[in-house]
Amino acid sequence: MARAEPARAVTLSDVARLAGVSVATASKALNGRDQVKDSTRQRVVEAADQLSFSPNPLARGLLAGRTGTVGLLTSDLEGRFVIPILMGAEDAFGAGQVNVFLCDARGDTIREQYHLRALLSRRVDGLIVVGRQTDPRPSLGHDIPVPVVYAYAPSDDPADLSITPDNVSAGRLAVEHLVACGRTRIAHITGEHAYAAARDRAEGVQAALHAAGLELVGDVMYSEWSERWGRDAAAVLLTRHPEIDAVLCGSDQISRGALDTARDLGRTVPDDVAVMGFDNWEVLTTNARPELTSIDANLQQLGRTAAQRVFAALDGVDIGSGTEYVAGRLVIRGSTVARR
Amino acid sequence: MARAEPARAVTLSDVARLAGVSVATASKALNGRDQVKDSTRQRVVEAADQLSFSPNPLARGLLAGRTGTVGLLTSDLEGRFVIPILMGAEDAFGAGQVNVFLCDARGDTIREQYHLRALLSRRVDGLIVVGRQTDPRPSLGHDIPVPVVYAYAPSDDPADLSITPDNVSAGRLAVEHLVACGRTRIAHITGEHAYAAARDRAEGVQAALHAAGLELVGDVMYSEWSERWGRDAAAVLLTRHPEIDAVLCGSDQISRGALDTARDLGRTVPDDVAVMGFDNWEVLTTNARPELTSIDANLQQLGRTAAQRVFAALDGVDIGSGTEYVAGRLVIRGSTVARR
DNA sequence: AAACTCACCGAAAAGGTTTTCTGAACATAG
DNA sequence: CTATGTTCAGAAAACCTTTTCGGTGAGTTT
Repeated sequence: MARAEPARAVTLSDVARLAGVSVATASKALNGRDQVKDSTRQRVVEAADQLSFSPNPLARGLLAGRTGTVGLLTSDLEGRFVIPILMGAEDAFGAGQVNVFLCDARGDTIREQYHLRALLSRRVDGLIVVGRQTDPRPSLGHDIPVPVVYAYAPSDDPADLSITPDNVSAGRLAVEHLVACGRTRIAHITGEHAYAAARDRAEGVQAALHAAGLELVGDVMYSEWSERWGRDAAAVLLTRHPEIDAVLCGSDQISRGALDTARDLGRTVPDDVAVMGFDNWEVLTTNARPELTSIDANLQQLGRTAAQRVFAALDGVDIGSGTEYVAGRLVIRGSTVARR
Repeated sequence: MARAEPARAVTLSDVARLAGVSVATASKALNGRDQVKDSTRQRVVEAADQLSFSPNPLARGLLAGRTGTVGLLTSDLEGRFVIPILMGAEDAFGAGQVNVFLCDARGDTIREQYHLRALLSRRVDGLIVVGRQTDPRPSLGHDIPVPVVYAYAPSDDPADLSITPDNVSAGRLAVEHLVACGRTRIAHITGEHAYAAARDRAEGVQAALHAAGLELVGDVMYSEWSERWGRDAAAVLLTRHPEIDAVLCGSDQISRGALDTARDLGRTVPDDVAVMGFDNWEVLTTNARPELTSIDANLQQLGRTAAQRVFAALDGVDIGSGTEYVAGRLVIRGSTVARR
């Protein structure tokens, strides 16, 4: 049977009875308060061990007003950016004594409100709101009785605390790498212009090119975040501007498409033309021919940071407000640097 | 500030006071018990609305012995099979009044035990254990005071209830599709032999071929679950057995590799040779040239089913034991059927 | 010996809700 | 007018833990 016996849980009074003390004393003994003789404390601890007692967090939370739980409100579990953040946060909390309530609003505001209510009524001690894009999202407001940290998608209210990837510097990082590899005729294919991630990276790209005294070959090519677009855009670019020696792509998916096109056109990577992307999605990057250089957004770190901010707020620290940026990191593979 | 005012939560006695009744009456009124006059009930409901009262689930759970929470214990959040299951489960629970504690053991038994303890001490009402492979995993045992359902990875103890994809029938489904498309010289490239998923699918493949009076071209090629392996294996197969008219791959990743090789060798897909995979991982399938036919394992459905079983157990239904199989579904795209 | 300090323990309240049981008001039947 | 029943409201207990405060006994001081 998958269902075991109800077996009433062992309570503190069971422990107290076994140890021959009152519940008050038992509580104090187990919680390390003073006012308990050492020998008594030991008797209680032994009794608790013997019964494998674990205090009921409901009763404890009812009294303390703290539950040792936080809510993780995501707008889109499907999106692959949310998962690493979630892992980082879960990791950071799990190390403490905090457990995580997961709620997926599926991008629906109604559902988000519903979950928010549920979480608050469960008296979570804090809240992390994870969005699927780096575009600002509506704030949950300020009548929330617990600390809130926005991750990935920042809040549109500067009075909130948000933690988001630094896409501008990521774009810069990418160009600096290409320039360091000796590339000077660089083109940029990226995703939807509606995405701040695309625009921010492009901004960083332009800035770094400018700083290096270079100019982008052609315009920034915005369209969709897909391999297909990568193929099509690269085909246009490479035929119209055969002098291109590097294609910087807004995502690894686009990179994969560009790589395919380069191969179709008989261009060799990386000797003839370098290709690199963003996100460092390993399934795509490490299986490409050649493997893809990419900028990793350090999302797991971002999740951990968000969790730490919530922790700090729980300890009464003022965690401030505004947007905090997490830098990306360059992961070099064969698509920009020939294997030695 | 990210931290708002504590603003003591409104309690039932606030509502009762406003409505001019006792807490007992207020409770009964709000919970739809009888023994309350309609006019009184209405007064209470209005008062509750006005104060936007929501009952404290801690207090409620303390009394009822139920917390309205379940634990979701995963061994690997990173793996992409876990996420859809998690979504399905979260979805099913969220519709009820149940919230989900998420714990990621990262494939570590110690951490799993730790999280299990934490969840039990939080008095979760039920537990779903999600593994990353379809190979049986060690049972958590039977001294767990709440219902447990194993998802994806079944328990190695037949006394537990497990829900897992039906990979044998998925393999059969795939071959039946290829045969229906008129393919007769079919090869099978798949992932690690150590994975039950690979072996089960291969078993289904062989069974369906036999039923159709066909034989596999070459042996089942086991190795790793990667594009690279798909490329290499397809190269070997297609040169050694040029008569092959369909390559059935153990995953979409392998399919992508096979597809690349077919293109490199100048074979046209699907006219000359059909390619199909398993998992229906849309990022890979819909961006391939041509788009990839695949078998979807219905993982979200699997998650929902697991949640429903836990629900049933909570309602006192005996949910039985053993392993329940979830069928896959065929998703036809251009890699097996020429676009009209 | 009385007054005092000190170390330790336990009774009781608190936290918010649900449920059971008692009791009051009122209506109906005899 | 009494007996019986019905309907509804409230008091109190229960759930489990923590904390405050009062109390007991032993030891110490005057």
